[in-house]
Amino acid sequence: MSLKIASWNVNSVRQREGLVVDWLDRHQPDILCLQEIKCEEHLFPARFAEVGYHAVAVGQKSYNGVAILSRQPLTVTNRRLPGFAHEAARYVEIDWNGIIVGNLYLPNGNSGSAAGFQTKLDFFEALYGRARALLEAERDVVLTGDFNVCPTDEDFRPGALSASDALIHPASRAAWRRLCWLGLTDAQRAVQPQGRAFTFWDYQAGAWDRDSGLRIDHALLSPRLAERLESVRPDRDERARPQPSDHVPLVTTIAG
DNA sequence: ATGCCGGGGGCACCCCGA
Repeated sequence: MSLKIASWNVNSVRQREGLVVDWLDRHQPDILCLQEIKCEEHLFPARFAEVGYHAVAVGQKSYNGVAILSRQPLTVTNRRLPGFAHEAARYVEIDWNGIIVGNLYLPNGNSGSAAGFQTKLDFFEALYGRARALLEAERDVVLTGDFNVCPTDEDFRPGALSASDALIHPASRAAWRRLCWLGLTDAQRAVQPQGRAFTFWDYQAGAWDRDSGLRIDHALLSPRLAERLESVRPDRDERARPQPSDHVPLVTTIAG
């Protein structure tokens, strides 16, 4: 069975409801993973159901929040990342026809000083544990979402970040590599080994107009799914629309 | 060194984002 799965940090699902409905209508993914919904579950828009998508939302007031939309009824396997003790709504996981799909919003790590950065590393550690358990059980796995890490220097426009930014901190990158070295494939780099594939442009300082972007939204695939990988693409067109999110959808297709 | 933009909470600015 083929799978078209997208990940999109929408920076408030209530502000972006119309854009999301329009995008679903035009792209018809099997699954859309949302991050930064920025609302509690009871405020999550009902309109996605009206256009044929089942939804699971894990939210909180003001900050964070993740959700998964699916054309098929949802089988939720986790509403929190096992091993991550913090309350923040940053992870939701489903079983889609035998494929485990983990939708994550990794802490940025720039706020809250040393403790804030440690929370980022704590999330990575818990994600490593979850991925290892799933891979040891030989499960098919997609981990997708906003990882808040630029894996290499090709993944941000020079000048877009300071050298001390948590998105390019050596410890953040080491945690990303350790996760990949479990045997997960960075889908974007499998189809495009080099060059820019930005998924985020800041609202400030004309970042979009200057193409001063970052690649921080990713899809990691377990070995059998990596073999079936067909395409990966950030949908840059969405960044040019009125009142856009600062992130664009990352669309991954896996052959049947 | 700071604001540049934008969302949420809530009604004055402040926190957070990347």
